[in-house]
Amino acid sequence: MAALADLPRDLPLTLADVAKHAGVSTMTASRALNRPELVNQATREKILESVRALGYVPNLLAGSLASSKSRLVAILLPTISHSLFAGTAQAIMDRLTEAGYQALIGPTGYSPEKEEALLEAVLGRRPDGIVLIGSLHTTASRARLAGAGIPVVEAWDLSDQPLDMQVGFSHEAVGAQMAGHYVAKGYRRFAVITADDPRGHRRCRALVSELASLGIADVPVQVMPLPSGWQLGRDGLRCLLACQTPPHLVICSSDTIALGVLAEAASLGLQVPTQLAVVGFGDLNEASYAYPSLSTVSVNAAQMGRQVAEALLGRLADPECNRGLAVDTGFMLLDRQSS
Amino acid sequence: MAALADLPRDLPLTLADVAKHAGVSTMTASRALNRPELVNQATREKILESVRALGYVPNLLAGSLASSKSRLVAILLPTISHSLFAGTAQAIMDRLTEAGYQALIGPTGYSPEKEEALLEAVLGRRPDGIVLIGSLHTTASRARLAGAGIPVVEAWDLSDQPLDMQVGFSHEAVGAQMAGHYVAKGYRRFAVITADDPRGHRRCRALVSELASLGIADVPVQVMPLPSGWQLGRDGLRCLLACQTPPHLVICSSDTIALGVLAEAASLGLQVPTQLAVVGFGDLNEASYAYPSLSTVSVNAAQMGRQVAEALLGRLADPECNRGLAVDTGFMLLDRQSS
DNA sequence: CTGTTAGCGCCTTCAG
DNA sequence: CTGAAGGCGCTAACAG
Repeated sequence: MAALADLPRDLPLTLADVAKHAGVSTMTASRALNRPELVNQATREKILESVRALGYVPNLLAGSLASSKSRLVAILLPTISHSLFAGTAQAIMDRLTEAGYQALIGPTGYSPEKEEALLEAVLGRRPDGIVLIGSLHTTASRARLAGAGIPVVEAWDLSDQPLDMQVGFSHEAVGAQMAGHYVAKGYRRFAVITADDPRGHRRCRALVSELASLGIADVPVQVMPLPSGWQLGRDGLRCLLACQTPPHLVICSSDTIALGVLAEAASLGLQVPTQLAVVGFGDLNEASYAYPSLSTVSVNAAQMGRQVAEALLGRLADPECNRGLAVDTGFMLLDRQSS
Repeated sequence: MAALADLPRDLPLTLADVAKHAGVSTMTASRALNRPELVNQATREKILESVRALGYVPNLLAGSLASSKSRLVAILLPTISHSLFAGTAQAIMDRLTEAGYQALIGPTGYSPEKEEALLEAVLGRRPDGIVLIGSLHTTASRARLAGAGIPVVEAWDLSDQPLDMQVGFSHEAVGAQMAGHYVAKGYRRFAVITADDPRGHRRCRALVSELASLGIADVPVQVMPLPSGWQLGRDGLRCLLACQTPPHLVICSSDTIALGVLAEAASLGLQVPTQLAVVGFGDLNEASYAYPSLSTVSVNAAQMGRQVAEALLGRLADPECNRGLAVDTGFMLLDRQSS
């Protein structure tokens, strides 16, 4: 490593420099780095020695261009500032890194136009595969992606018209099951606070319609603007309490919002969960789970990420693998006792 | 967009195909896409039309190789599953995307060996710039990075030996200020629960030593293993209560841990903050801030991210810009009243 | 096991 | 404003 610093690193080194230094052809040097088993042990070591001595760093752009394999996987998601998405993305990257891939992250935000531009830029890097967390908004984007001819995994959702592989769960099932569960526990006065997010809306719609079919109508729904944050919970609860007959159970589209509701309830002196029960939605390992008074719907973001990575790596290893794959990762309804 | 789907997308299109379709040379087509101002309006539109008609997606690998400009920025951070880092990374990416750059994310974890491998792989993509959140662990890595000759921003910290630009705050100052603040408020019986993370340790050390100089010695410190999570807070508090004279104030290295402490306190029936005060550390907009009983030290992750992006973009635009830049983003000590 | 020959797709440079 | 030539750094495909 001393050598590294000593050398004149002015002009970027190429494989040719390394080859010259080691007294072999560029091709042999290339093989020594990428398919060591094809090279004589002794020459290989000589080459690796030169690599170290010169501090050579292979130019992956050139390599990818020549081999049309980039060892790059793009991950498109609404935002990484959301523990659910971040947890999934982290797990995917961990596994991918392990397998020698790197992750190009594209935050799509919630704007379809940006999303299209982003997708095009990302596809321009010629990733070997792509992961969509939260699906794509426009059909143009989906067409573009389909045209790219690379493996795609859609995560965080289960759709009727998958692009390729999918790993997720049904947001409709979440909504419906919540309705049944809390009605069975005796609740009748529901209210919903949801962020203005497609999947949150779907859970909410399913919940409301299932409640209706159980005889509970006119459930107040507060839709809060993105980005999500605990403040939405505070504001949401205040609206709910101001404008309606107060609910006994508030269902939130995320744990973050639920925490805000808890905070507001506390400052209003409302006993949780006796006077007001609160339900969130989030990762199994997240904060929500820590607070006894919060009942929550949990998904295992990390596990989902691992399944996504496996699906993709499988396909990358074998073009026929995992065709039509659809994994339902499920979710859990957790009631916290006041233990 | 209908055209997109209709075409035989079998063989990947090249700029040459577009040029032929438009009846110009590849060079003109290239310019039409990258430096439109150098091309006659009419021909440019003809070319863009061909691009659309064929569904051409430029190969950025080839472009980057030829121009040695990748419009790629690498962001290395311990993990994105941590709202502080994620918030910063998100803000950086937002600004970068806006400016036409893309983000390659490298999760370094907490293993120096992985970090070195990751850095090498990342540098292989020839990013135009690199952001380090949480610095690099080994000197070999730092040497490699220095040798790469690209702009570097170190975030989340302020160091005596910066590689290049830095945007962050002093973890020592956080620790010292907490000591003064809470002693001034009358607390004497402190305890610390910290994740086993370098910056957490530094805050803790500064806190303990400042407390010592204020006459408070033997502060119990619980170091908890990574990865961080609310469970660490529960366990940590239990240990603290079991093994020592109970503290009046528990200082946690993160809000997540603090939430765990609050949960444990609640289930033990401890009144917060009267019987036990809890202090966290986290993002201004995060959950911690929502809960009235939690006092917290806050940093503004998003703002820091924006400053990082500006620093980098400035340098990218002008090689002489921001040399030696060191921005102290500061932090805030927030006491929540039980309002 | 190793070397040679040709590009990968684009952009720089220089000439029109 | 547009075009032709050459090369970015690497690797496939073949030959030895």
